[in-house]
Amino acid sequence: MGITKSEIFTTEQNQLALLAKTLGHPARIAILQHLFSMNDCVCGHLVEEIGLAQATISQHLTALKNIGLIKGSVAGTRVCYCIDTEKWTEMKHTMSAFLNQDVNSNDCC
Amino acid sequence: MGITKSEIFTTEQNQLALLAKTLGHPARIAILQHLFSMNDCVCGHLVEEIGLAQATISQHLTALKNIGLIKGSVAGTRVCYCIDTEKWTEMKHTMSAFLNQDVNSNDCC
DNA sequence: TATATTAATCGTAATATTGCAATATAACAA
DNA sequence: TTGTTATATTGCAATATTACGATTAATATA
Repeated sequence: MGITKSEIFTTEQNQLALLAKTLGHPARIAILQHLFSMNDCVCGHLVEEIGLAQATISQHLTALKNIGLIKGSVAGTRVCYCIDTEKWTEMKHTMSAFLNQDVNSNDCC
Repeated sequence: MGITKSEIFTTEQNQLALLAKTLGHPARIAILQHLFSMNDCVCGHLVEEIGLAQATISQHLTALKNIGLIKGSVAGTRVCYCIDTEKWTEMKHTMSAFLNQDVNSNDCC
């Protein structure tokens, strides 16, 4: 099928999964890392930094924009992308809450 | 294509992406949450808990096993699955390091 | 031994994702 | 206006993912 049965899961589970799924591609990881490492807003240099076609990078940027992790503002013919700090922090907390679940000492296997 | 160009990214980027990708499905989130919430090892009850077919759950378990997050041991006709605490902690650190990157105060957009 | 139970695997269908070339759009420059 | 640059969108091909029924393998029980 290829289609996820979202309806049988909670909103929380679906949101967490969507978040993780969006982080689940090396190009998107690389884009985020690059945006973090720059002091200035990065525009279209991502295409040169990462070795993928312009159309492909644009698609990955859209994916990141869709869940709100980055935001872009038009600056002439260029578009300026940045981490959305507020959303990033929010996402970080959501993810951390899941990651920091206490592991029961059930060493039965 | 559908195929990721892993070769143009660093091992770190690929590993992080693979980890996130594996967490990127609500069924796998649900499975992990269930394994966390139980005091005992959970065997095949996941099929009843989550509303997916046995074959599907088995596939998801395999995905989680492949990156080492869970481990299974045979107990009769059943298989007992648990969080691999060591791997989980390791993964948590990897993920946290990425999530806790300092956001530059580049409020240019 | 025969039968039931459990879980993995196989085969398959439907859908999603990745990537790129080509094209469209939008803003600036001359 | 015309040309240039930067980005988004479209259309498509190749591959991956999700899901499930059917089968298989292994163990347990009658």
